[in-house]
Amino acid sequence: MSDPIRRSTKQRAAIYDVVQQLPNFHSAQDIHAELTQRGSRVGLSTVYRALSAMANDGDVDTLLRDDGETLYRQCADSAHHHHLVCRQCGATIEVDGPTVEIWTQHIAAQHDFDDVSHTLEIFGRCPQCRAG
Amino acid sequence: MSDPIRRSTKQRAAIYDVVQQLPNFHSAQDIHAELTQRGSRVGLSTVYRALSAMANDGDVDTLLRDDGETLYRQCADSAHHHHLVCRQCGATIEVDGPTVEIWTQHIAAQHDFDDVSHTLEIFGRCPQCRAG
DNA sequence: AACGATATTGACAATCGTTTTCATTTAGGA
DNA sequence: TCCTAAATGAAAACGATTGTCAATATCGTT
Repeated sequence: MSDPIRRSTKQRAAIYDVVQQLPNFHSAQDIHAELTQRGSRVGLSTVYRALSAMANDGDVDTLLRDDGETLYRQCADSAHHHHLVCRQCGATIEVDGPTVEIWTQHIAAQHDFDDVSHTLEIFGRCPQCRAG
Repeated sequence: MSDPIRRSTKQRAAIYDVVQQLPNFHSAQDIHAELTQRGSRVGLSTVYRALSAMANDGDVDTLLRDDGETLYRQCADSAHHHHLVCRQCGATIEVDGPTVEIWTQHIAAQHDFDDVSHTLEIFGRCPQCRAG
């Protein structure tokens, strides 16, 4: 539980910048490619390490895709929230569900579980993609 | 969309039996190991193929773990439902959430999304594990 | 019961995302 | 500046899953 010491490096700054600038969710490899594109030669391992550290610190938002790949995105507010994601174009809307939070707590309590967390993602097709 | 033709084989039967008999969620590799244990020499590829086919047909229930590994379990009722899973021992309770269903529909409609689905899992620590 | 088309199997290689290793570099306090 | 531990990166290791393809088994037909 002790705060891990973290030094600020050019690489981490570059990675952070890219994540902030990219819309929607992207894989570590995407981000690495974008970095390379921009001329920042950062190792892939470093990208993975930095992203998971940021996710750990709550500085970026993560989403586990159906095939198990982890996607990262800038985090508007670090509060707990969920996502409505377009299956086709990946557009993401952050949603907030007090109802669901209460419901999960209730279910857990009902079965005498503690230390409760949950994952919830909504997938669908956005109006743009339906029109297109 | 045409129904794939499916022949019944000893291997598939054996795999199905194991899944039916094992409690909670297990990985394809777990199931393969159990099969080997019992003397059924079934190829690992076959286990993977059979399980994803069964999942596709709605004959077994799947869960995507945090690290991306897919877990399978016998499916009590094929109706839509969610899970309350013990992080420690893996004990699983099937839960049903009309509230959540309605809420996700509502959120999707609000943002004009259609063809909506969602994933929801609750993780926690069960009373047994807390006591132990 | 034998036939034949094709679905299925299984050993193995290949893939792909991610993690580890470890020697080298770098940040940042003393 | 010096020093120590954190950070980096190239490459290898890893682990789950999928592809390959020749051999085999299923099942409707003869």
